[in-house]
Amino acid sequence: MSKHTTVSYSIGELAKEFDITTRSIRFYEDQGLILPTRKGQTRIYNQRDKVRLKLILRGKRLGFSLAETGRLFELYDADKSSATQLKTIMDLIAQKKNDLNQQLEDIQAVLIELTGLEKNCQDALNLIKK
Amino acid sequence: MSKHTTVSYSIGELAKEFDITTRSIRFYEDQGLILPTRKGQTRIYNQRDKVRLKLILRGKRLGFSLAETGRLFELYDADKSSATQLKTIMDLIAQKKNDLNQQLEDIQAVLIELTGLEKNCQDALNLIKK
DNA sequence: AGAAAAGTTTACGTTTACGTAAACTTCATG
DNA sequence: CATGAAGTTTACGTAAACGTAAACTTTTCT
Repeated sequence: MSKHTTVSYSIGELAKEFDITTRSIRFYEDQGLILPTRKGQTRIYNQRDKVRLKLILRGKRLGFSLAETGRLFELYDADKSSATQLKTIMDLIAQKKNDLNQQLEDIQAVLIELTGLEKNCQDALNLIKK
Repeated sequence: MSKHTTVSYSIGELAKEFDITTRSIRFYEDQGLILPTRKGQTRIYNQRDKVRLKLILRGKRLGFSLAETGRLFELYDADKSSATQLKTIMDLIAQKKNDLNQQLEDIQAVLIELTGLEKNCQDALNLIKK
């Protein structure tokens, strides 16, 4: 059995590591996305909290709102004993996957355009320098 | 030579087609992203405006701010006569491509996770129903 | 111990991307 | 021609995601 060596972090450490402010981290907690334990007043973050922080930031890069990311967290933690519950969850997952596939297409389209523009610029540059 | 059949649209038509409000379209104009001509007071949109609208909305889906999308438009319209100008533009393009590739990775990561979770749910469902 | 560093709460400020409303003009049409 | 639909400007409101600051309490270092 793995012993899950319980690592812990201070708010400052996490802030530095992810290059965000402590204010932001506390804000995520306010929004219910992270639930650090306390040692007196001081917040103590564990591995799970750190992973969540990482997911929050990735979500942000994808344009997810904090509420959306929160819902995704709920999906992971959700009770998987009811069939109707499960169907609901799977519907949500399917929806998210749909959205993400649309985003994938969008990104690929923009990448293609930018590559075209880049080439265009390169050509213009070559003409000038010749 | 192609005659470029000059099509034009009203603000209402575009709003309906893209399923956004007229308020939004006027806002994009405020931000300098679209420049419809006027017939009296009334805004007249042409093909180029329509394309831009499409790009604006795609940008939004990707989490671009209007300002960012505006900068991309500038890249397309930019003066390509100065070599230093061109280099600056190409740097910006490279940067954007970098960001987008990061997003691509993020999306693929989330898609993989969601697919895993989906399977997980499907398994749980099968256990219940059997 | 005394000062600096790190953490805490509370609260107001800021930006982006519109929503909503008021008050008015223009245009089509029955 | 009036009336209803569509368009216009101006302006204030709003939600999300923090930033910034004040004022205080630990913790940590020397």
